[in-house]
Amino acid sequence: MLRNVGLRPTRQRVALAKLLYAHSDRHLTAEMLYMEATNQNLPVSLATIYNTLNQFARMGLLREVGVDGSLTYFDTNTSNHHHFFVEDKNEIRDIPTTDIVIGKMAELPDGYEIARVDLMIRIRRKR
Amino acid sequence: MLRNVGLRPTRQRVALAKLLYAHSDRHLTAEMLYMEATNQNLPVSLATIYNTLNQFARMGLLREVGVDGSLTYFDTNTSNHHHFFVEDKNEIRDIPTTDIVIGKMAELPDGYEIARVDLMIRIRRKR
DNA sequence: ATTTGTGCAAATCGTTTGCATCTGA
DNA sequence: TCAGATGCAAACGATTTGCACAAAT
Repeated sequence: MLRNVGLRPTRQRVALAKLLYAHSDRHLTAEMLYMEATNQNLPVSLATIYNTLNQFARMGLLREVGVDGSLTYFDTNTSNHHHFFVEDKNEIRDIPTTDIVIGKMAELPDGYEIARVDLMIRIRRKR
Repeated sequence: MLRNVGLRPTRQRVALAKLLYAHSDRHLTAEMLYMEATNQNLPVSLATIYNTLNQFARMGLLREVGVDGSLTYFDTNTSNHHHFFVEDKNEIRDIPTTDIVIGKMAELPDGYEIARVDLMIRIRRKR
Protein backbone atom coordinates (compact mmCIF):
# COMPACT_ATOMS: atom_id res chain seq x y z
CA MET A 1 0.00 0.00 0.00
CA LEU A 2 2.75 2.41 0.94
CA ARG A 3 4.94 1.33 -1.91
CA ASN A 4 2.08 1.82 -4.31
CA VAL A 5 1.95 5.49 -3.54
CA GLY A 6 5.71 5.84 -3.45
CA LEU A 7 6.31 6.04 0.27
CA ARG A 8 8.96 3.94 1.97
CA PRO A 9 7.40 1.45 4.33
CA THR A 10 9.30 2.53 7.40
CA ARG A 11 8.66 1.25 10.92
CA GLN A 12 6.61 4.30 11.88
CA ARG A 13 4.59 4.56 8.71
CA VAL A 14 3.68 0.91 8.74
CA ALA A 15 2.72 1.06 12.39
CA LEU A 16 0.62 4.18 11.91
CA ALA A 17 -1.06 2.74 8.86
CA LYS A 18 -2.00 -0.32 10.90
CA LEU A 19 -3.52 1.84 13.58
CA LEU A 20 -5.38 3.96 11.08
CA TYR A 21 -6.86 1.13 9.09
CA ALA A 22 -7.41 -1.34 11.90
CA HIS A 23 -11.02 -0.27 12.10
CA SER A 24 -12.79 1.37 9.24
CA ASP A 25 -14.02 4.89 8.87
CA ARG A 26 -12.04 6.63 11.53
CA HIS A 27 -11.74 10.36 12.10
CA LEU A 28 -8.56 11.27 13.87
CA THR A 29 -6.55 14.32 14.70
CA ALA A 30 -2.77 14.19 14.87
CA GLU A 31 -2.96 14.43 18.63
CA MET A 32 -5.41 11.54 18.85
CA LEU A 33 -3.25 9.29 16.74
CA TYR A 34 -0.22 10.29 18.75
CA MET A 35 -1.86 9.25 22.00
CA GLU A 36 -3.06 6.03 20.49
CA ALA A 37 0.42 5.15 19.31
CA THR A 38 1.98 6.14 22.59
CA ASN A 39 -0.52 4.07 24.56
CA GLN A 40 0.54 1.03 22.62
CA ASN A 41 4.21 1.65 23.35
CA LEU A 42 4.78 2.65 19.81
CA PRO A 43 7.44 5.30 19.94
CA VAL A 44 6.68 7.96 17.32
CA SER A 45 7.22 11.67 17.56
CA LEU A 46 4.38 14.08 17.08
CA ALA A 47 6.26 15.69 14.21
CA THR A 48 6.37 12.38 12.40
CA ILE A 49 2.67 11.93 12.97
CA TYR A 50 2.01 15.25 11.30
CA ASN A 51 4.36 14.47 8.46
CA THR A 52 2.84 11.07 7.96
CA LEU A 53 -0.75 12.23 8.04
CA ASN A 54 -0.02 14.97 5.56
CA GLN A 55 1.78 12.63 3.23
CA PHE A 56 -0.97 10.05 3.43
CA ALA A 57 -3.51 12.74 2.66
CA ARG A 58 -1.49 14.05 -0.27
CA MET A 59 -1.23 10.52 -1.62
CA GLY A 60 -4.94 9.98 -1.33
CA LEU A 61 -4.82 7.45 1.48
CA LEU A 62 -6.61 9.84 3.81
CA ARG A 63 -9.04 12.66 3.43
CA GLU A 64 -8.43 15.89 5.26
CA VAL A 65 -11.39 17.41 7.04
CA GLY A 66 -10.96 20.89 8.43
CA VAL A 67 -13.24 21.93 11.26
CA ASP A 68 -13.81 25.55 12.02
CA GLY A 69 -10.71 27.55 11.59
CA SER A 70 -8.51 25.41 13.75
CA LEU A 71 -8.76 21.64 14.00
CA THR A 72 -7.85 19.18 11.26
CA TYR A 73 -9.24 15.69 11.24
CA PHE A 74 -8.15 12.91 8.93
CA ASP A 75 -10.76 10.56 7.58
CA THR A 76 -9.81 7.04 6.60
CA ASN A 77 -12.80 6.96 4.30
CA THR A 78 -11.59 8.65 1.15
CA SER A 79 -14.72 8.07 -0.89
CA ASN A 80 -17.06 10.87 -1.75
CA HIS A 81 -19.21 11.58 1.28
CA HIS A 82 -20.16 14.25 3.79
CA HIS A 83 -19.98 14.85 7.52
CA PHE A 84 -21.83 15.71 10.62
CA PHE A 85 -19.92 17.72 13.14
CA VAL A 86 -21.27 17.18 16.63
CA GLU A 87 -20.65 20.52 18.27
CA ASP A 88 -20.84 19.54 21.91
CA LYS A 89 -18.53 16.58 21.47
CA ASN A 90 -16.11 17.90 18.88
CA GLU A 91 -16.73 14.77 16.93
CA ILE A 92 -16.90 14.03 13.21
CA ARG A 93 -19.32 11.47 11.88
CA ASP A 94 -19.87 10.26 8.34
CA ILE A 95 -23.12 10.86 6.56
CA PRO A 96 -23.99 7.94 4.32
CA THR A 97 -23.74 9.08 0.73
CA THR A 98 -27.28 7.98 0.05
CA ASP A 99 -28.60 10.30 2.73
CA ILE A 100 -27.67 13.51 0.97
CA VAL A 101 -28.15 14.67 -2.52
CA ILE A 102 -26.95 17.95 -3.82
CA GLY A 103 -29.51 18.63 -6.48
CA LYS A 104 -28.56 21.53 -8.59
CA MET A 105 -24.88 22.34 -8.80
CA ALA A 106 -23.57 25.85 -8.99
CA GLU A 107 -21.87 26.95 -12.15
CA LEU A 108 -18.22 27.65 -11.71
CA PRO A 109 -16.33 30.74 -12.74
CA ASP A 110 -14.76 30.37 -16.18
CA GLY A 111 -11.63 28.33 -16.36
CA TYR A 112 -12.13 26.73 -12.98
CA GLU A 113 -12.78 23.19 -11.97
CA ILE A 114 -13.93 21.61 -8.73
CA ALA A 115 -11.14 20.53 -6.46
CA ARG A 116 -13.36 19.22 -3.69
CA VAL A 117 -16.84 19.57 -2.29
CA ASP A 118 -17.05 19.84 1.46
CA LEU A 119 -20.45 19.63 3.03
CA MET A 120 -20.57 19.69 6.78
CA ILE A 121 -23.74 19.72 8.82
CA ARG A 122 -23.06 21.06 12.26
CA ILE A 123 -25.45 19.60 14.79
CA ARG A 124 -26.05 20.14 18.47
CA ARG A 125 -28.10 18.60 21.21
CA LYS A 126 -31.68 19.86 21.10
CA ARG A 127 -32.58 22.34 23.82
CA MET B 1 -27.88 48.09 15.15
CA LEU B 2 -25.37 47.49 17.91
CA ARG B 3 -27.81 48.44 20.63
CA ASN B 4 -30.33 46.02 19.18
CA VAL B 5 -28.03 43.10 19.84
CA GLY B 6 -26.93 44.42 23.22
CA LEU B 7 -23.49 45.75 22.36
CA ARG B 8 -22.39 49.18 23.45
CA PRO B 9 -21.80 51.40 20.44
CA THR B 10 -18.21 52.29 21.21
CA ARG B 11 -15.94 54.27 18.89
CA GLN B 12 -14.16 51.13 17.64
CA ARG B 13 -17.23 49.02 17.16
CA VAL B 14 -19.06 51.73 15.28
CA ALA B 15 -16.06 52.37 13.08
CA LEU B 16 -15.55 48.69 12.34
CA ALA B 17 -19.23 48.19 11.62
CA LYS B 18 -19.06 51.03 9.13
CA LEU B 19 -16.12 49.42 7.39
CA LEU B 20 -17.76 46.02 7.35
CA TYR B 21 -21.07 47.14 5.98
CA ALA B 22 -19.85 49.90 3.68
CA HIS B 23 -20.03 47.51 0.79
CA SER B 24 -22.20 44.44 0.81
CA ASP B 25 -21.21 40.80 0.93
CA ARG B 26 -17.69 41.06 2.15
CA HIS B 27 -15.45 38.24 3.30
CA LEU B 28 -12.77 39.40 5.67
CA THR B 29 -10.22 37.96 8.01
CA ALA B 30 -9.28 39.74 11.20
CA GLU B 31 -5.98 40.69 9.67
CA MET B 32 -7.62 42.14 6.57
CA LEU B 33 -9.97 44.27 8.62
CA TYR B 34 -7.10 45.38 10.79
CA MET B 35 -5.14 46.61 7.80
CA GLU B 36 -8.15 48.31 6.37
CA ALA B 37 -8.77 50.16 9.60
CA THR B 38 -5.15 51.08 10.00
CA ASN B 39 -4.94 52.39 6.44
CA GLN B 40 -7.76 54.76 7.20
CA ASN B 41 -6.03 56.06 10.31
CA LEU B 42 -8.50 54.31 12.47
CA PRO B 43 -6.57 53.26 15.53
CA VAL B 44 -7.80 49.85 16.68
CA SER B 45 -5.78 47.04 18.15
CA LEU B 46 -5.79 43.63 16.57
CA ALA B 47 -7.11 42.13 19.80
CA THR B 48 -10.12 44.39 19.61
CA ILE B 49 -10.70 43.36 16.02
CA TYR B 50 -10.79 39.74 17.06
CA ASN B 51 -13.07 40.47 20.00
CA THR B 52 -15.37 42.54 17.85
CA LEU B 53 -15.60 40.04 15.02
CA ASN B 54 -16.36 37.23 17.44
CA GLN B 55 -19.01 39.25 19.23
CA PHE B 56 -20.60 40.29 15.95
CA ALA B 57 -20.65 36.68 14.85
CA ARG B 58 -22.13 35.50 18.14
CA MET B 59 -24.83 38.13 17.84
CA GLY B 60 -25.65 37.11 14.32
CA LEU B 61 -24.34 40.22 12.58
CA LEU B 62 -21.69 38.19 10.82
CA ARG B 63 -21.28 34.65 9.68
CA GLU B 64 -18.12 32.78 10.48
CA VAL B 65 -16.58 30.80 7.63
CA GLY B 66 -13.73 28.49 8.54
CA VAL B 67 -11.34 27.53 5.78
CA ASP B 68 -9.22 24.43 6.08
CA GLY B 69 -7.87 24.06 9.51
CA SER B 70 -6.49 27.51 9.95
CA LEU B 71 -8.06 30.62 8.49
CA THR B 72 -11.30 32.20 9.63
CA TYR B 73 -13.22 34.54 7.39
CA PHE B 74 -16.21 36.60 8.42
CA ASP B 75 -19.03 37.02 5.96
CA THR B 76 -21.24 40.09 6.13
CA ASN B 77 -23.95 38.13 4.37
CA THR B 78 -25.65 36.22 7.15
CA SER B 79 -28.39 34.72 5.05
CA ASN B 80 -28.45 31.07 4.18
CA HIS B 81 -26.01 30.51 1.36
CA HIS B 82 -22.87 28.65 0.36
CA HIS B 83 -19.33 29.39 -0.76
CA PHE B 84 -16.71 28.84 -3.32
CA PHE B 85 -13.21 28.76 -2.04
CA VAL B 86 -10.73 29.72 -4.73
CA GLU B 87 -7.70 27.66 -3.84
CA ASP B 88 -5.03 29.55 -5.72
CA LYS B 89 -6.16 32.91 -4.43
CA ASN B 90 -7.26 32.05 -0.91
CA GLU B 91 -10.47 33.82 -1.63
CA ILE B 92 -14.04 33.22 -0.54
CA ARG B 93 -16.91 33.91 -2.90
CA ASP B 94 -20.64 33.57 -2.37
CA ILE B 95 -22.68 31.10 -4.32
CA PRO B 96 -26.12 32.50 -5.06
CA THR B 97 -28.67 30.49 -3.09
CA THR B 98 -30.57 29.70 -6.23
CA ASP B 99 -27.55 28.00 -7.73
CA ILE B 100 -27.42 25.14 -5.27
CA VAL B 101 -30.05 22.87 -3.97
CA ILE B 102 -29.46 20.21 -1.41
CA GLY B 103 -32.07 17.71 -2.38
CA LYS B 104 -32.39 15.02 0.17
CA MET B 105 -31.36 15.92 3.69
CA ALA B 106 -29.68 13.48 6.00
CA GLU B 107 -31.56 12.35 9.04
CA LEU B 108 -29.99 13.52 12.24
CA PRO B 109 -29.11 11.44 15.27
CA ASP B 110 -31.89 11.42 17.85
CA GLY B 111 -32.17 14.49 20.03
CA TYR B 112 -30.04 16.60 17.73
CA GLU B 113 -30.85 19.62 15.67
CA ILE B 114 -29.02 21.40 12.90
CA ALA B 115 -26.84 24.23 14.08
CA ARG B 116 -25.55 25.18 10.67
CA VAL B 117 -25.01 23.78 7.21
CA ASP B 118 -21.68 24.60 5.67
CA LEU B 119 -21.21 23.77 2.04
CA MET B 120 -17.97 24.81 0.47
CA ILE B 121 -16.94 24.07 -3.06
CA ARG B 122 -13.21 24.30 -3.42
CA ILE B 123 -12.25 25.29 -6.92
CA ARG B 124 -8.96 25.70 -8.73
CA ARG B 125 -7.79 26.96 -12.05
CA LYS B 126 -8.17 24.34 -14.75
CA ARG B 127 -4.95 22.70 -15.85
C1' DA C 1 -20.04 55.36 39.94
C1' DT C 2 -20.30 51.24 37.84
C1' DT C 3 -19.94 48.44 34.19
C1' DT C 4 -18.02 47.30 29.99
C1' DG C 5 -14.54 47.79 26.33
C1' DT C 6 -9.74 48.60 24.82
C1' DG C 7 -4.76 47.98 24.10
C1' DC C 8 -0.69 45.91 24.93
C1' DA C 9 2.19 42.15 25.55
C1' DA C 10 2.49 37.64 26.92
C1' DA C 11 0.41 33.15 26.57
C1' DT C 12 -1.82 29.34 23.98
C1' DC C 13 -2.79 26.01 20.47
C1' DG C 14 -2.19 23.41 16.51
C1' DT C 15 1.10 22.78 13.26
C1' DT C 16 5.63 23.17 10.67
C1' DT C 17 10.60 23.43 10.24
C1' DG C 18 15.86 23.10 10.76
C1' DC C 19 19.08 20.14 11.56
C1' DA C 20 21.73 16.32 13.40
C1' DT C 21 21.06 11.54 13.52
C1' DC C 22 19.31 7.16 11.96
C1' DT C 23 17.52 3.68 8.55
C1' DG C 24 15.75 1.26 4.53
C1' DA C 25 16.72 0.02 -0.31
C1' DT D 1 26.21 3.91 0.31
C1' DC D 2 23.14 7.55 0.66
C1' DA D 3 18.61 9.50 -0.34
C1' DG D 4 15.09 9.82 2.46
C1' DA D 5 12.89 9.52 7.28
C1' DT D 6 12.88 10.54 12.14
C1' DG D 7 13.10 13.13 16.55
C1' DC D 8 13.80 16.92 19.07
C1' DA D 9 13.35 21.54 20.11
C1' DA D 10 12.73 25.80 18.40
C1' DA D 11 9.91 28.63 15.22
C1' DC D 12 5.34 29.75 13.50
C1' DG D 13 0.87 31.96 12.57
C1' DA D 14 -3.59 32.69 13.98
C1' DT D 15 -6.06 33.56 17.87
C1' DT D 16 -6.98 34.37 22.96
C1' DT D 17 -6.09 36.14 27.46
C1' DG D 18 -4.66 38.90 31.78
C1' DC D 19 -4.51 43.06 33.38
C1' DA D 20 -4.13 48.18 33.83
C1' DC D 21 -6.33 51.96 31.78
C1' DA D 22 -10.16 54.38 29.34
C1' DA D 23 -14.77 55.21 27.91
C1' DA D 24 -20.06 54.37 28.06
C1' DT D 25 -24.17 54.45 30.59
